[in-house]
Amino acid sequence: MEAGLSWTDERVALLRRLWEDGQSASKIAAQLGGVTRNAVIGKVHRLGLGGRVKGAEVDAASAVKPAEVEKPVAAAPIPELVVAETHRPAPEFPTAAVPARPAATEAAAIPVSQRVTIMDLRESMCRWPLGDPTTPEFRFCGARSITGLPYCTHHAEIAYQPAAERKRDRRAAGFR
DNA sequence: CCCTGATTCGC
DNA sequence: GCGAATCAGG
Repeated sequence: MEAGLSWTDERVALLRRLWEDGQSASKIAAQLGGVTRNAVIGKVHRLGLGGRVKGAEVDAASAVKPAEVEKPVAAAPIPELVVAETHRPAPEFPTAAVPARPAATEAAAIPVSQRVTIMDLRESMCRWPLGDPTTPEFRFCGARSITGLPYCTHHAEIAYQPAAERKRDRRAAGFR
């Protein structure tokens, strides 16, 4: 059921943000999903955006040369927003059906109150996905992430379950 | 050949 | 309004 996708307020807002951030049309299209870069560019123009003068490369020769050249300003404030990553390192996708864990532990550790949409997600925030990505209700954890990692302490523990458990399993299995 | 945005035009 | 096809530059 992915029929209802179109230029909703949210999608337009995201489009604006990414475009003004200097993201290319193809990148934006990939993040939005369900649209091609042509669609993105078309929309950008219809929105009156597109006024993104770079080096005045295209038809500068045959057109009027701008006296002032504006720089994209944003060096790299937002390094490749998420989305793609939410599907990558994902150990297990915590949709509505969350792994059966002690409710007490979950409730105490998950900072549910600060969930954010992709719009407000920043580099320093936990990218742990909450809910179904195909719905408008989709959110990210949003808690302060561990420096260098995409998740907060709690979700990092769930995401990266290294040697500890293996070791335990090996023992339990009577391994050597 | 890969990418970029810009424009046109049938729907 | 939308976006595929096309154009044109890097």
